[in-house]
Amino acid sequence: MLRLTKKADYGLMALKYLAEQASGSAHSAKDIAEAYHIPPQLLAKILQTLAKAGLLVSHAGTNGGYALARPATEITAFEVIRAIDGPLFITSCITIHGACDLTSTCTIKEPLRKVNDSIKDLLSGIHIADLVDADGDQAGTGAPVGGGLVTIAI
Amino acid sequence: MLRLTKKADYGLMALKYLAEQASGSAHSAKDIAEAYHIPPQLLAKILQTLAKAGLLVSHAGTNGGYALARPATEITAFEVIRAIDGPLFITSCITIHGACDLTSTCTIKEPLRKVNDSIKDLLSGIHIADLVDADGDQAGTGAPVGGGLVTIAI
DNA sequence: CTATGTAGGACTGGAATTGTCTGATTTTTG
DNA sequence: CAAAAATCAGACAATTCCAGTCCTACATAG
Repeated sequence: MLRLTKKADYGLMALKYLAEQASGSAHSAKDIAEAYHIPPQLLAKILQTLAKAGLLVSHAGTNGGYALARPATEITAFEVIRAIDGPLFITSCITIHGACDLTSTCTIKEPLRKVNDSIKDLLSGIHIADLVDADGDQAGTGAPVGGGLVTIAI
Repeated sequence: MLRLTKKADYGLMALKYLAEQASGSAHSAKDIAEAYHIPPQLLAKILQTLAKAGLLVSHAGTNGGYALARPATEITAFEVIRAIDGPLFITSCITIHGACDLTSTCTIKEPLRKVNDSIKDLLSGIHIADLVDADGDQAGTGAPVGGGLVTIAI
């Protein structure tokens, strides 16, 4: 199904949220979770992960929270996904150790590795700032809530 | 983790196998499974799925089996993956119905939809015949079994 | 008629994802 | 100083999904 985990989804949404807000101020996990109706404790863990990965800076204590560690134009979707979901492997043949049950018999490793790289490049070309812009586009279509659903027929 | 299922992996390997063999003859699921050390019954189901999707033609009975329904140059990796794993959605936000729990709040649908399309294009540009060629490349490197492992450090 | 195959459904075990709970630590504020 | 508001961290439960197996029915060549 080649899909992102919900965590990665949530992470991207949170980063986008932070990118839209006034840059300096910190926003708590709770605030962001409420804005998007995400389980607060789950988002908290995700933000912790992103902070540990250096994409966010955290500040504990009252009025604390998270803020982008870098400008939104310099954080890529790939970094976010990698931080949350771990290394990106399109096939189970290709693991971090390079091990493969079918080492001698699996013959599609190499071609799929190229696809893997291509997807990586694709995601590396998308920045948090791009998500913010795209949102503006969507609003510009004037599609009403509930009618603006995205349906993909592949 | 953005990965293909093993089934899709197996499916691609099987199609590659069929592409390498003499075009006319049919090969049974069992034969292919043995060649790659894949669980035979699992591969059987995968091949059935591919046959139903029109990518393979099947022939029951003794000396029956499967053969490519089209030339290997005209079957794309995308078709195979789609047939096996179903529609390709990068996010859980984007479903076949367009429904999304976070309809009004999820704001990253549209940008990710473009990524989705890009990946689709990417996979659509890869044909079974390309896999066969790539195998030749790999063999050409002369890397010994066990040393030719593919390790990706992202 | 029998061996060899495909067709297709049901089912199980295990792994991964998702979400929850609890406690500790940091920092601001009154 | 004490309380409140946060992050930090680990363990844990629930659920979903994938991988693989089993069983039966049907088709065809010899």
